[in-house]
Amino acid sequence: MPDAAIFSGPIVLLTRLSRLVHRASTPELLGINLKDLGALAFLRDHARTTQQALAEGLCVDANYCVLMLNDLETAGLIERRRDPADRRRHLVAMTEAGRLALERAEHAQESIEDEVLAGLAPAERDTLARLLRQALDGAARRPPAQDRVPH
Amino acid sequence: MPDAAIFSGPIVLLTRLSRLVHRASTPELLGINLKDLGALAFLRDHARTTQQALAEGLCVDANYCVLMLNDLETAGLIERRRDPADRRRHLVAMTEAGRLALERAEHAQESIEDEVLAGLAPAERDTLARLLRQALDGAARRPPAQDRVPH
DNA sequence: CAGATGTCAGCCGCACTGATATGA
DNA sequence: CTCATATCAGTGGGGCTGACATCT
Repeated sequence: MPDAAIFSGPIVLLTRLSRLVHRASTPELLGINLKDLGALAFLRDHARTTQQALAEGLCVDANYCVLMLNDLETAGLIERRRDPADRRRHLVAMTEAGRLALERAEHAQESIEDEVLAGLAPAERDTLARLLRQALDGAARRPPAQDRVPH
Repeated sequence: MPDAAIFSGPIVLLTRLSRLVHRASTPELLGINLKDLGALAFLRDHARTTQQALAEGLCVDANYCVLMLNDLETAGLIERRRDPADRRRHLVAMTEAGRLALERAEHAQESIEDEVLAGLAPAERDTLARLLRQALDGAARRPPAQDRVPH
């Protein structure tokens, strides 16, 4: 039990809690990886996104996003279709299997939430989610390595 | 701009925001790694902890904690001293250099906070920090791979 | 002896950089 | 030609497992 005041700000605390979440979220429990759960959840909420929009929405590198989608497509959970309007683009969509996997994963995730957020009452969890959502919406979504002025 | 409702729960949102934080927190900005910042911040708030308590407090693997401390000790930011009461233990303490590095890193971190939490007003950031702290205090801090009942 | 604490080697999968292909 | 989009190889370091040493 901590007997000293904790002065750390939200960033440090967020990092710590994120570690707990990451450790508790095993594929054995969820059926899929945590990152895949995040991707599928985004796809449910934003149908027919391009890969770029997906990468930005998930806050991951665009190149890494390709690798994630490769795995998800191999597993049959998503599909990539060429955008007829702009044939450079791929439109990403969940498959029915993806919807099922997401549903099961989110159900399993509830127990993880109870474990990791045991200290928060339901109303507080809602507040937490609202604040996180608000932060994500308002964040300066600068790409990983902004082109810097060369010296 | 998202035109669809977002149903994702706090865990998924936390993971996303954590990615933003991780990407924005470069050693170039902070002077040290983000994980080292977290470790030093914990040491400031909990003086004379053992490595085990540190690992648990930081929500990292105990073995990995050793490697982190090796780097921090090589950099002269922390010290390990044998506990006279129990010579198996190491008591970890910040050095003066560690205190300085922490101070600078936390100052630099403020700009990152402004960037990542731009969508939140100061009072909301405080609420976020309070909720995160509360979650960390109340979390079922089960170690990474709890021994499971064999089938 | 068993149990606790810490150290280290080995390994794997995350996530970034850089180069390339294709289409607007 | 340029710019945007997506793909992939290579790489670096985060973080886990398992074996081991030391002390109680």
